Amino acid sequence: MDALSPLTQRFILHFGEMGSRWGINRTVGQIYALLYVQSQPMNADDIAEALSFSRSNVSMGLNELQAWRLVKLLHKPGDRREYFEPPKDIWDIFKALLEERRRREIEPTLSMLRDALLENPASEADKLAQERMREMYQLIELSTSWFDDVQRLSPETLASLMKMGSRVKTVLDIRDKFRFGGGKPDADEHGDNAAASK
Amino acid sequence: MDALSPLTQRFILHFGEMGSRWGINRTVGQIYALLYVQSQPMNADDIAEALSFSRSNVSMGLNELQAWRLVKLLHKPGDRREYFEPPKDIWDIFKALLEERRRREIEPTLSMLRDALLENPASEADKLAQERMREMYQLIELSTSWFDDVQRLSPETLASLMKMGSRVKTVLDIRDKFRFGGGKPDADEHGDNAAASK
DNA sequence: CTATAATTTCAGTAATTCGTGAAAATTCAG
DNA sequence: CTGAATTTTCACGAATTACTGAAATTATAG
Repeated sequence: MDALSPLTQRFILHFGEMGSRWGINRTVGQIYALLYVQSQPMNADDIAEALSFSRSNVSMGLNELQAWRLVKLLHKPGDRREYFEPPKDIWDIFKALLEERRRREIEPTLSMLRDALLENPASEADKLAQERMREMYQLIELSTSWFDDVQRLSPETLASLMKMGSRVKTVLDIRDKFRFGGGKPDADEHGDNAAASK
Repeated sequence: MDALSPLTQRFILHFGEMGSRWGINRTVGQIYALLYVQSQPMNADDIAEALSFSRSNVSMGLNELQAWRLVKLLHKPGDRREYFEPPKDIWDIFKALLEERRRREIEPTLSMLRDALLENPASEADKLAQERMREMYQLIELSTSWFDDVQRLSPETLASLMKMGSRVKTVLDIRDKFRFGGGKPDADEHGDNAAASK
């Protein structure tokens, strides 16, 4: 296999570092960066050689990437080895990441909060604590429903959007008719600098 | 200091675990969960006792939380010790988190990608690699500008939104240039200035 | 300025996470 | 079936990260 160009190397090293800031470890980050940038399926031996990792380390890394649904497994005719590639469309990668983080981090937290909120507060302090937990629960629910909406956009929409360099604007569509009857709260409330936090 | 109720304990333990999935370590996660749920400022000794951490560990944890801008430092009259509290509004916590992750993770990545994209591709493979990097760059730019918009919403808007349990809808607002109208042949827009949206 | 309360630093150690090679398991061509 | 190719598992040492107590530093009351 060809040696990696300096350009590619820097990219890979960067994602190694970054990966370790996230839950993903350095090795896995580098493997994925390599797959991403090569834009052609690779097998485990290629990867091990390109990155100077042990074969078994690569195997474990690839399994983790599969658990994250970040790589697809495929075969070449007449070759018994397994080849891996990331989704072609980076938007799909992004979605897979969100989805998986949600499953692993958000859902357990929501479930814990739900349980806690069902409980009978044993004291005044518990009552307050539950109040705080409720706020958190609501915020998380809100933002995940946001992500759901984003996820539903078609890749093409997103792709053309990106190509055009369009600006994206988020708008609050408040279902309530009587509360703000006087006009739409169009999202342009810049710099109102509300130091009045509650 | 009062012993922690089981309710609070479970909350704290959960965020300890979760914290360690993120960059934040278990200790810091627990400290923050405690501060969040107590809804009253605490000093380092209180925290150390409540969580059975060493005083120095708490000190380091609080410093990290300050670096993340997740706690505010305050003093009580006639008391020399430092007290800490999280922002009252959980939306402010959320924003601080996004902002800081952006500063620590997104910005360095964008900067690395910008550098890589400026380079002269030394080979066909490098050309392809740059193409992939460009896609990534554009997706990151797109999503961060999204977050910028969200961040600009006033806390009240958000608060009422959450209270009402409203649906949030994202809308793509395509810049008013006609696709074929401009003088440019509709090429790369994200050159470099776009990142200046600090 | 001094005494002391409060906080931070840091070296050492404990705990955790990572990466490897050897061995086991699996797959499949013949 | 057999045996070679390929992948996975896993125990262990290496590397990293977390936590502590003691000492150093900083801040302030008197």
